[in-house]
Amino acid sequence: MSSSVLRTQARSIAPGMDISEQRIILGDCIAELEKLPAASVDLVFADPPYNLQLQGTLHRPDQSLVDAVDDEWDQFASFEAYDAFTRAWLSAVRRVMKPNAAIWVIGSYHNIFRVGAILQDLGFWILNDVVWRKNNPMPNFRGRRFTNAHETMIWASRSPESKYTFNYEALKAGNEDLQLRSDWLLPICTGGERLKDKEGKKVHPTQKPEALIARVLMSSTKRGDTVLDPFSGSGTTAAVSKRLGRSCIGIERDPEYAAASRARLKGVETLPDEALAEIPAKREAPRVAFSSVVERGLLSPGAILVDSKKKVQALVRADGTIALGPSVGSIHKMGALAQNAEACNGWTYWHMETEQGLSPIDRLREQIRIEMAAIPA
Amino acid sequence: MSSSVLRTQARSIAPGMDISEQRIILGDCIAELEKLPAASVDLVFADPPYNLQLQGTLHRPDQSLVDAVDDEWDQFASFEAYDAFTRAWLSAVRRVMKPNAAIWVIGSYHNIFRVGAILQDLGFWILNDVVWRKNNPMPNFRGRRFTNAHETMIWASRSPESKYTFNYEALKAGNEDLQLRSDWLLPICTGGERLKDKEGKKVHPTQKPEALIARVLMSSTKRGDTVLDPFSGSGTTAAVSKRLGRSCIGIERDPEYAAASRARLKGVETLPDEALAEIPAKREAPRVAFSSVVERGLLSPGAILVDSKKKVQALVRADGTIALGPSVGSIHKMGALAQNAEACNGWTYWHMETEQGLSPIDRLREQIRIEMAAIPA
DNA sequence: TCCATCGGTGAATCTACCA
DNA sequence: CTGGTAGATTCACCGATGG
Repeated sequence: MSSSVLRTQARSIAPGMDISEQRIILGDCIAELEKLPAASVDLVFADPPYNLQLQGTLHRPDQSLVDAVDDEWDQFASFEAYDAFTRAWLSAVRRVMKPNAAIWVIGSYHNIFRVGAILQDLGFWILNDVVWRKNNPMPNFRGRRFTNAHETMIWASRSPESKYTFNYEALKAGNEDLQLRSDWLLPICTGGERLKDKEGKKVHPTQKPEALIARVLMSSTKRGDTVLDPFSGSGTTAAVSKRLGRSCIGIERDPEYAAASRARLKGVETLPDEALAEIPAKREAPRVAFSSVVERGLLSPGAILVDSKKKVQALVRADGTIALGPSVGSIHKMGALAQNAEACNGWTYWHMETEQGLSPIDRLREQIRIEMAAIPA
Repeated sequence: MSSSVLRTQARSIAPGMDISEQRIILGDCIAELEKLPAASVDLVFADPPYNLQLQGTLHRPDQSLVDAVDDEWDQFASFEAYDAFTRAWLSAVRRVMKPNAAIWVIGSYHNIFRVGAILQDLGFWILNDVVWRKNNPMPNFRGRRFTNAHETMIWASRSPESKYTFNYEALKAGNEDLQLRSDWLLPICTGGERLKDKEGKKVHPTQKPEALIARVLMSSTKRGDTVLDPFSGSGTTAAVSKRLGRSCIGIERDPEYAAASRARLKGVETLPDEALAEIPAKREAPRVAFSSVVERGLLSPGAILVDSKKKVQALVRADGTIALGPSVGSIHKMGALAQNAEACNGWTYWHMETEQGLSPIDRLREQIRIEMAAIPA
């Protein structure tokens, strides 16, 4: 089965037919991953353990200088163990990722450098590192370091060739029409969102805010995609997936966390269609050949095209090419030639005279696309 | 020789006896490091090649060509080759570090994970990862990723037992009496600060802003400390070291960069004693000031602040505190002191002389706030 | 003199599809 | 696989120019 078929299947969700499904699997992450079919998930979000054992082993009171040098074996052994664990789960995850899938991993300086290096070693392709800046971080108690006010997320595709999902236009539209940056400012998870048990104690020590996961999913999944969280914890990824109409497989080895997650999921409603509809990206719109503009009579052979300043003229020909002086070629090539540029989008460069003044020929393409959309495939 | 002796020697700088010295060594970093005495430097700042792995050319939407970092020194055959290079220079650097020394390494997602993991493997102890957020990064021209708006710095001590330098009190006093966070917002190096050759071309493709290095040195060195930069480049570390009364050894293998650095150093003046004197590191000590205004150059260290009636004068210092006669502290505390009041808003109390007359320093804060507000969260 | 406009540029792993 | 072509894509700041 080719990747394009997988992609098409996953993305063909008709509005009003929300078939998204979320489940929490109780078990060891690597063992459970091996039971899942290969190439079956669109996105992975992973919040792996920071290896507290490592910190315990390495953190000791100040010692004399002479002793300081020869503790390297312990350190090496502990880091080795963490690396082996990281390689194991990342390899297992990679198997179940579709060719065009991507992964997000979150961590702190204790573990993220090892995770990042191993991601690269395994063939993942880093797309961005994204910094989660916390509005309200825990202060540094002893005044010996900077307030640890951020965590790092690595966003990587399965391979350098992956055609990963990135909802650029939607993100930009929701951000004052500015590109989203690699530093995100969000509050930590507190208050009513934080899961508590009957005694009011927090259920999970590192519950992530839903806003963080929501931005991850909105940026790099389509509706109906399948999300995998191999360290599901309190179930935030599954909960946000359900709300946003994404399917989710969460794996969690702690029965209490798994139970809390399932209870949590019952209280989550999927947002209505209108709230989930994706804005169409220009680059995903169906292609229109300039010749079809001529064929449909929206422009007649012999018509004159001009640039926006009316300094350059070109002649429309019957075969869908245009003539710029002695040169003949596509609207793009002739636009590039007119500007002495390497490339040009002819649809926006060339204009035609109308009663309302100069109008880019892209208007004609939009007209054809509207007509095409009205015809059932 | 014990670490305390080393420490005392390095730190016993009498005011008025500035013996700081900066030199640029022309040569290969590892070969030159081997010539330096062991355990001789207090801080390392390293800006190693990032191993960008760029493919083709990139144009902006207006068809202009992006001047990419495709220099020979950034080319590595593989991750393995980059790792071997990283291990080699970090090991050589570690030998010349004093037992209590620390290191800063800056990088991007291309290399920083490998650097961080190798730092840990070699026995360094990570203290923080600090994010340099750029308020004016290059956008993502193709709309395929998040704007790469930050770089990552790792701050690590030579070993877990190192008694590293951290000027907590001064930093806090210079930051509105708040602990300094792990995310720093600073502009990239442009304008007059950027070194240009006779044709107006940039001398170095990746020159770092002085404000960034200044914050690094103000946070983790004492006056008179020796700073090492094994990839000295355009000499920013040496220049800032000189300005702040720190000694510096810069190693650079490119003769043109080395020559430009030496010329640059000649134009740098060490700040006067009053601006560099350290406040006592006691919790009861008067704290104060507004370091980002100073870092951004909106006020220079040594500048004079006055109250609205010009009856009181204070001196701006490099670490963002101010001096009022014999007292040193934050703008708020010194304002209260000047008025014999319990509390004071230093931003409105203190003024500066401008061509338009007296102006409260709050104007400068407003200026910075406008810049910050322009950045989407 | 001041303001508006315009051109230049910065550590960048920056396309998709068909023949 | 390679090669050719359609066609999509930018933000903040600095300095020069011009009215």
